[in-house]
Amino acid sequence: MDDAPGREDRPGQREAADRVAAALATVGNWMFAPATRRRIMASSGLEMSLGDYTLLAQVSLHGPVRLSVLAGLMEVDKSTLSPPAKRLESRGFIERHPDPADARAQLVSVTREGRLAIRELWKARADAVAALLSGWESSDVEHLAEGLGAFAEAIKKNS
Amino acid sequence: MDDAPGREDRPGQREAADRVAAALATVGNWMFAPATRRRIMASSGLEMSLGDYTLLAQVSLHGPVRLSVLAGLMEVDKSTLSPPAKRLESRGFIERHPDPADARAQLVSVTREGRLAIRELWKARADAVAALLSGWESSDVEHLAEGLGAFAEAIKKNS
DNA sequence: CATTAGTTGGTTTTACTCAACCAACCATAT
DNA sequence: ATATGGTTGGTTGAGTAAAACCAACTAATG
Repeated sequence: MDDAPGREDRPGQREAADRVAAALATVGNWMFAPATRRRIMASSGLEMSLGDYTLLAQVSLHGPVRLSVLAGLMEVDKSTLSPPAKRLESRGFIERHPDPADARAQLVSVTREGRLAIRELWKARADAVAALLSGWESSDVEHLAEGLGAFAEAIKKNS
Repeated sequence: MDDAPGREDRPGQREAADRVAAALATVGNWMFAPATRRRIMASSGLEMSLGDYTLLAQVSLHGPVRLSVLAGLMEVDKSTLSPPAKRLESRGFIERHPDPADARAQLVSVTREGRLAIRELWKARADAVAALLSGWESSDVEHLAEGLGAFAEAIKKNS
C-alpha cells in the first residue's frame, strides 16, 4: 500500500505535499482555536459546543439517519453521541422519528430551526474566511477554491 | 471596515470564498476528528493530547518565550497553560530557563527531545496528507500548496 | 435465545475559567 | 535611601463542562 510504483519518481510532489500539510496545520489551528470559535459563536448569536455543532452538521449532511450509523462514520462509540443528541433535540435543532424498518431504531434529522442555526454558523465562518481573502485576486481565490474542493473530495472518498 | 469599496464589484469572489470555507470545514473536521488524531498518534508512536501538542508547537514556533506571552497569543488565560506546560516539561519536551530580564519570568523552549517529537508528529500528519494527494497531478499539488500557503500567511498576519 | 439500537451510569482526561496567592518589578514619596 | 503601593509572571485550587470510554441495561429483531 505504501510501495506503490511511481512514488519516488516525483520528489517534488512530496515536497509540495509537505507544504500543504504545513499550511493545513496553520489553518486547522486557526479554525479550531478557542478564540476563533468564540468569535464565530458570538457573531452568529448562537452558543454551541464543538461536538454539538459537529453532530448537527453530520445529521444535516446524512439526512434521516440512525445515531449508531453516524457513530460508525465518526468512529466514536455510540454512547458518545447520546449527550450531544439530547442537547440538540432539547434545543429543537434535531428531531427523532421511529425507524419504520426497525422499532428499536430512530432516525434523526434536522429541523427547520436546525437548518437555520447551521446557516447562521456557516455564514459566520464563511465571513471569517472571506475576510482573510479580501485582498486577493479573484483568480487566486478561484484556484484555491478548486484545489481545496478537490482535497475535501479526497477526504470524503477516503472515509 | 465592512463598507470598503469594490466589495460588491466581485460577487464571484464571495462565491469562491464560500467554497473555500466549505472545503475548509471538511478539512478541519477531518484533521480534528478523534479517529484521525488516534491514527496520527499511533503512527508516530507518541501519545499526546491536542492541547499539549498545540502548546509544544507554539513553543517551538516562538522560540524562548514566556508562557504569559503565549497565553496572550492564544487568547487563553495564563493559568490554562500551566498544566500542559508541566506535562511537557516532565516528559522532557520543553525546558524553562530564568528570564535574565525579569527574575519572575521564565523562558520556555523546546528541547532536542521535543524537536524530535514534533518532527515525528509532523511527519505522521504529512504522511496522511500526502496519502490523500497521491493520485494528483504534480502541478495541482503545487498550486494547492501555493494557495494554501498564502492563506496560512494571511492567518498569521491577522492574528 | 442471541443480537442489535440506543440510553444510562460511572469514570477518566482535557480544557477552560476565575480568584487567590507569592515573588519580583517599578515608580514614587518621603 | 528606603519604604510603600500598585502591577505583572506564574502557579495553585476550586469549579464547570466537554468529550471520550466501557459496561450494563431495555426493548425489539430474527
